[in-house]
Amino acid sequence: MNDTAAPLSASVSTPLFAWWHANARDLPWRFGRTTPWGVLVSEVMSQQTQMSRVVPYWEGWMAVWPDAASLAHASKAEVITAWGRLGYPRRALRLQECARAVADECGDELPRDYDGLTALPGIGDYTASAVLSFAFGERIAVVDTNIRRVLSRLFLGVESRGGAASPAERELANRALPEDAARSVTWNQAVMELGALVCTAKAPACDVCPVAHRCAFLAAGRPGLGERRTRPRQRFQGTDRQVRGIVLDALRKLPGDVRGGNAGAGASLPRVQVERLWKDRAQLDACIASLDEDGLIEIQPDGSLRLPA
DNA sequence: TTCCGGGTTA
DNA sequence: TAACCAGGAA
Repeated sequence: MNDTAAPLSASVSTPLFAWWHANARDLPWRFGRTTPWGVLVSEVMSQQTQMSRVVPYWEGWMAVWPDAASLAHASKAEVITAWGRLGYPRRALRLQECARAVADECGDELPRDYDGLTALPGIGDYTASAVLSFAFGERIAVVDTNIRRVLSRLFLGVESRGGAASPAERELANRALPEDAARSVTWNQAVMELGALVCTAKAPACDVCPVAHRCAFLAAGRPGLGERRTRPRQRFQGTDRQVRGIVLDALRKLPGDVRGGNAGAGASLPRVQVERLWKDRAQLDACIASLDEDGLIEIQPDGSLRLPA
């Protein structure tokens, strides 16, 4: 390890930072306008989800539950309903489990260290790194799909592969990270933003890229651009994921809790109506069972379904 | 490795 | 049509 070697970012940080300051999207959780908890909520909502879809959900969510303590006291039904059609609703339950852990065990303040963050439900390597960098200003390499793609193209001249991040990709991210903590935060954000807006997966806009003149991928003739980098996905139509979504959406649309003597218990969907949601009875019942196992629904003794209290 | 939503884009 | 998306967990 050569301590005197300049990080890889040195050759491109000036034009990249200028681009960032001129083109960064004005997202509501950026530029110090929210709390670390608000940053965490934005990161969880953004997992496998485009930012443009996240913004309205984040604003509504934070207006109702601005901190971990308030979210900890919500009912599951409220949380699942507020998650709406963002997708992967297990993220909503994990976020609330996380809120309860933070409120009960951490004095309603997020841990400021990697191990403490990754120990929380729903927080893995990416989200922990992002919170440390973006909310706390710590110097840590963030490795997400955008950063993997940009660093691989820019410095190695090849496409990154699908699947989990490799140790080599983490090493590259660490070698690229500026030494100065404040600059490392800008670097993470700028590289990620470049990947989202310019250096996109299918159609990178190299003609407007601020670091095109230093890009190994462009110099090499953009090898492999457009080739399939991930394993063929299962089709969505007819999958368990679609069926689960249909069932959950039906429960979300039920009349809300009347706040009577049955606290937290909303209306339920009768079995007869449940069976109309999907033709394949076996698949429907399997999906209902898996939703129940995930804690996303409750199965009543009479076979009707409802969102959990 | 596979499962977990649902919307957008080329 | 199908890849892709600020991933996490088993």
